[in-house]
Amino acid sequence: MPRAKRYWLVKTEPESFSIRDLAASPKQTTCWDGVRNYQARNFLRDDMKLGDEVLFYHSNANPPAVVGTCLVVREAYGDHTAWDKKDHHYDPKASPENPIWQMVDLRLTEIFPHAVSLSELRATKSLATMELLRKGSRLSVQSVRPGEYKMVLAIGRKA
DNA sequence: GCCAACGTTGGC
DNA sequence: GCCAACGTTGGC
Repeated sequence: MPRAKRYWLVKTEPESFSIRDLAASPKQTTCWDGVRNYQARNFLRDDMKLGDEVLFYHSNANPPAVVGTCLVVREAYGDHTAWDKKDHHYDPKASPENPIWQMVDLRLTEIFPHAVSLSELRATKSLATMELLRKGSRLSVQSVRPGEYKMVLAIGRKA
């Protein structure tokens, strides 16, 4: 019995990596590097599996919004940016033998015709319990309930 | 193990 | 740019 598909949300600042950048990447796929929070790392390492579906969220954007979806196409492996001294996310404690930080590969599924803004998410009753909407929520990798995922998808696909 | 200081996130 | 909310660090 295969494990049930899970749903996620990842945050990125479009100034550093936007969904357009993902669309322009080889095979529209990217390694999701730079996560430096243990709770988010644990999701990447332990729970994100091949075929899981992911909401793509632009933070620090105008407006902040879920702008599309992607798919987990490679499960967790060591985040090489952690032992790259020149990288902004360099961590002196990490090495290829002890990566500490993990990443997955994500492939673009769709860019929404209608970006679902944060205020729109807040205005949707059935999304009231989304982690993203919790006060002070800062996790850059979050779990999303199947019903929440489907609702965001439905709003984003409306022209 | 406590907790103050500090750094980061991210909406506004 | 402001600032609230968090996470991490390090002295004790």
